[in-house]
Amino acid sequence: MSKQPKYQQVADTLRREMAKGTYGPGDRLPSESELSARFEASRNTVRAGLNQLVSEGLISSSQGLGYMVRKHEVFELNASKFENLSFPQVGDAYNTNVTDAGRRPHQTFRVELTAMPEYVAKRLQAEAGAVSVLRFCHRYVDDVPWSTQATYYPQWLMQEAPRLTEPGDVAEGTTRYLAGLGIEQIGYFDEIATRMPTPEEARLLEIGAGVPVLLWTRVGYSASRPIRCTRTTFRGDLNRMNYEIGDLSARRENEPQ
Amino acid sequence: MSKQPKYQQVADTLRREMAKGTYGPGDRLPSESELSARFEASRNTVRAGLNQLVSEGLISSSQGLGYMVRKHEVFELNASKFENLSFPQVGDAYNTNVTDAGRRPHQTFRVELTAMPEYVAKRLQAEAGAVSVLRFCHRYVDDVPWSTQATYYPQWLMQEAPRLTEPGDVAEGTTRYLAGLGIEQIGYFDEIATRMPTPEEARLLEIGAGVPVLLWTRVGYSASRPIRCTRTTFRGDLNRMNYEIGDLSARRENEPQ
DNA sequence: CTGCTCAACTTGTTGGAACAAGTTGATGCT
DNA sequence: AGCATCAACTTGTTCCAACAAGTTGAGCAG
Repeated sequence: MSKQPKYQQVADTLRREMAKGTYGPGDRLPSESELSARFEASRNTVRAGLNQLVSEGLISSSQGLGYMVRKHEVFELNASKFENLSFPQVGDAYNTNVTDAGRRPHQTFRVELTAMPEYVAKRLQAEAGAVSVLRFCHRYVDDVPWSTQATYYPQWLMQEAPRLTEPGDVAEGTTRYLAGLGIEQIGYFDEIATRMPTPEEARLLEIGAGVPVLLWTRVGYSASRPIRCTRTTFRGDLNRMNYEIGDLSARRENEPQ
Repeated sequence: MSKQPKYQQVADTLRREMAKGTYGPGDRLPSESELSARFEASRNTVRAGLNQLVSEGLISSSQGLGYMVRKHEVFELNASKFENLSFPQVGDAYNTNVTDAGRRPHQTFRVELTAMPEYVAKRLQAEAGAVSVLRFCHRYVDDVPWSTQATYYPQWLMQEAPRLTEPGDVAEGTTRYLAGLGIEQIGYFDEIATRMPTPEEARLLEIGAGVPVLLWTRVGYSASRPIRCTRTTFRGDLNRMNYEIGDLSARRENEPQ
């Protein structure tokens, strides 16, 4: 009859019910003891099933409150538009993006001088451990942690662009500030990866088990050399990245919304 | 002294040891009973700690064999080069990409007529449930499941490009075949997202708990309308996507390898 | 009515036990 | 040698029990 383990059946049944709408986003699931009675299984077995749904990112749990069906409204980031090469935007690209979507941005800043991690050094064509300017920020949308971003600038840039080391935001945006000094980024190389968060990342982004992070690494180049390396860590459940390639006039004509 | 739960300490300690190299990729961890003795904890507690590492994607387990430290050699896919707009490659883009990396590609094909899922219909500017040609393939690299890919073509294309409905591969590649018929894709819109796999995906890609999938949706456009919608599901631990934007001559001059 | 306490929920943590099932290597038979 | 068997490992599944800790609402004291 049923070759599958019982905790698996619990997970499958609940997953199906969530897909069908019996339990919608934000709803509370029955408690462990109720499920235990319903499935004629011990509390441990039910917990194993619920745990599986947690690692799939479908539900979350909190002590005293029970299990909730996760809701995920995704935020789309058009990476090929994010910093327009020909017409650098006024102000910070992130603020513009979020405000345009009708949501409230908020960010905290930190600047420090630090040795480059190996992967940054490789991308900035520098020695591993070379000194760099690190601008770190933690971003929120509607007070929900959204992403952390670390941008590394090579040491030679400190002389030409001293304001990079100033604490706090550069009002007109760092890209535009650098362009004003004749240091223009004319090309980007983007890498996108995904993995489960480290405990540190899980803490900063306030994500529980079962939600992967999206890693976006962008290296900006001038005509002769790399200018900066930005590593952004997104909550994978809340973000999606878009790229436009080639001629998309056919899309824009019929664009929804 | 130790406010953290014991299973957390087990996970943290083992994670630190893996980072330090005490246990390297491919190594076998001590058995549950050994760890139980070492940490003076019950088997249940040790299992809870190991489970956390599994959901982080750091280790995997198999019955009878024990726990192994996962190794991840990532495969990079340059999405802005993958199908060159100006010079369509001869043959299949995937085969070329994998062979160039010195690895052995293998794929299984399936073609069917089917109703479009909602998200495809929206992107192809068609009615939800409209008939479409679905070309589905399951791809392997060195016999390891790599990705599944589903490409939907709108119904109007069936008249102009009958070979799309033929079972089996189109030798010169579908993009090139369509271009030969005067149906040229001059623009792409890419969306990239991540989430935990559904049980179905976990089965097809042979990934256990703790490995997210990378979802790549590409819509190809002609001058007047969308031509196809391709949804690729990658194993997140083995794949990374790259995009090149703007002028990267400075990168190519100093490119490693 | 306000505010506090507390009982009654919830999940979190940890221990114990037993059997099922997959893997491997030693043992012994052909 | 080759092969089958089996004992001794491994993790997987399932139960039981107890207490810790977070949350909420009822009810009581002021």
